[in-house]
Amino acid sequence: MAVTIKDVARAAGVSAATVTRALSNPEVVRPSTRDRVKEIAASLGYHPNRAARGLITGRTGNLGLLVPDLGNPFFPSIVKGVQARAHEADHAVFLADTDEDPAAEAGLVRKLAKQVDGVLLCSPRMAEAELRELAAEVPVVLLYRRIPGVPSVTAEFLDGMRQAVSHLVALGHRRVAYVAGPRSSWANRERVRSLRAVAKGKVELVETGNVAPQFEGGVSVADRVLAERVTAVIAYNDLVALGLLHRFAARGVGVPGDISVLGFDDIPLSAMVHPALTTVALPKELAGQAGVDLLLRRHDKERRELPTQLMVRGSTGPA
Amino acid sequence: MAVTIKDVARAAGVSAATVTRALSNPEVVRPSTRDRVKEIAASLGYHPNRAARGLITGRTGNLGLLVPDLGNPFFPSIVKGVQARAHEADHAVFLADTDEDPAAEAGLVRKLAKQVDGVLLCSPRMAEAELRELAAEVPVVLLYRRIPGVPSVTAEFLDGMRQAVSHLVALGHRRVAYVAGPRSSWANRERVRSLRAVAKGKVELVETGNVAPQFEGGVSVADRVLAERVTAVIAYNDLVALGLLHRFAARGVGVPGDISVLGFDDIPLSAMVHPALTTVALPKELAGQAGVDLLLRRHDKERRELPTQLMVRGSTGPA
DNA sequence: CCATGATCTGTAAAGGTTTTCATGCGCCCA
DNA sequence: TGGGCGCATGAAAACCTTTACAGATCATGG
Repeated sequence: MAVTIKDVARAAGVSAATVTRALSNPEVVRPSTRDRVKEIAASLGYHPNRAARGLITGRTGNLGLLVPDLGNPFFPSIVKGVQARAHEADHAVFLADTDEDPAAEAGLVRKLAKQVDGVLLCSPRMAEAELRELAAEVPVVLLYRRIPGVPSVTAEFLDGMRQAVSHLVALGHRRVAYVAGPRSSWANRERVRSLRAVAKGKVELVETGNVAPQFEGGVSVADRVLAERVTAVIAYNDLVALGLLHRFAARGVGVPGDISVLGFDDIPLSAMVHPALTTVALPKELAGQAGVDLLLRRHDKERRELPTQLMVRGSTGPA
Repeated sequence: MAVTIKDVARAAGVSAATVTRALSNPEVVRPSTRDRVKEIAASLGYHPNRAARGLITGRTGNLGLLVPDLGNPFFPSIVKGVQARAHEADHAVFLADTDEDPAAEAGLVRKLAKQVDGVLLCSPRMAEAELRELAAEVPVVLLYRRIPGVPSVTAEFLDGMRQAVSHLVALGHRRVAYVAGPRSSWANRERVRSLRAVAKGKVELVETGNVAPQFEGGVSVADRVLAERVTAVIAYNDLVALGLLHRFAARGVGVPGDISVLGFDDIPLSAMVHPALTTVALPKELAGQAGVDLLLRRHDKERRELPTQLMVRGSTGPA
């Protein structure tokens, strides 16, 4: 059915060993032979069977990517970055969506483990101990989560939060709400920590309850935010911020006239709504690329922290 | 390194053949042996190496999924459906994003072909002849494209368009614009065809030029639409419709007061904006699931056409 | 007690590739 | 002329699993 290395060998009048050498180790085979083999391989449309290769080399040329929810536009952007970089490195990508279920994560990774050279874990929600255990079994790179000893790609949350708060302070805001995301989210814990550090002595901080990191989460908490009589609100992420905007609009609350709204992530959507959302842009495609680089180079204890950038748009204004 | 079938065989005091039988063909092995083997396999955490299995059985337990642009929220929804169904059937999913590049499609499929049991092609842009050629090499199921002889999952565009036009007619609209998507898109051709059929004798139709199926496409064509002095506009998809809304808002054109806007797809985003977008909902997760079923032959049909549903929201009103 | 058949289990081959080791060949230098 | 060396290539083993086939065990009926 499919064309195998033997077909090429026969057509070229050489052994299978020579074919594989000509293709993957060209300098050890005589130029004339090498060229003939390459030409015949190309004309027959031969591509090595990766499963068979993986069996003997132990490397599959595949990698796994786990995301909590593809419905959150933050993650497709990361997936695109991973895809692009992986393809450059001639790797294919297994994608798995956990549907925000922390219990499903480990199982999915272990199932994938045999078929991949490593796994990228995007904002994994599972407990640190379990994650550490997993990292001992499979090469793992964390995206948007940091654990000592495990390679990771994160962003400068502290700096991003500083930009956000400075922006609000400059606009005269003195009492600001933060809408927290899932407790299990490292990114949320990190944002809270950064915000507290940055807010100290500058603005009064009102923290409101943990919501799902989705549009509905924002909608559900909007009225509570209003009741706090703040002049600005920072949301866990853009989706939650959009939920806030939606509910504010429905209640006739002006943005940014009555209240300023600030998000986190900079998903494409944020620039499309009215008013457009002011938000702290996190590297997405870049993070995906960096993650692949870390995974494929296999520097054991490497870590990257990428820059963030405040995008000022229509949803923030003077207090 | 990893635990293989030999480890299990040794621990259980049987041959490898008995282990594989106990696990995948349990009825042919004596119950006492079978239970012991199963128990030991579980305690050792043994899972068969799928690459090795695939080598001999010819079936990999993987499938491929090709999408034009993960940045369009329409596609992540489909991906989620595919994932869910594939996972139920114990299959893993390779994802590839073509970045709207028709030339990349065939190459990506062929690269994946060796490692998968089949490929789902989501709204492929490539020429019909090439697609047909590809379908002869690899088991293929088309999502949102139809070609005779190739299994496919589509939606009832004609009925959806009828719902849309009836809605507009009932609201008193008599002159309606259509903003066309990419010429290479089968979905676009199909929508045009349906719209013309449905509009005949009911509304005057103004077709405006082909735009990229993205937010920017809608923004770029908005002024041209206004110049046509229509009372309503139907966009190729929701993203384009959102682009229209954005530009209309920027120019102070009231929606639905001055013009009604209608989209296609019903991406999650459409319900989040203000005014919320009236749109024809296409099955997304369901389409993904149906595609997997077709590919794995769990369904004896070769073709499925799923129902559509008009979602009336804030962006349409009386003419 | 032997022949027969039914059940269960082990052996070996197969699948496509890479890699180690061995072979053959031509060449240089003594 | 022959020993030694380097280079290009081939043969065979290895990776892990499944499956066709053969062998072993056991009970049953004659």
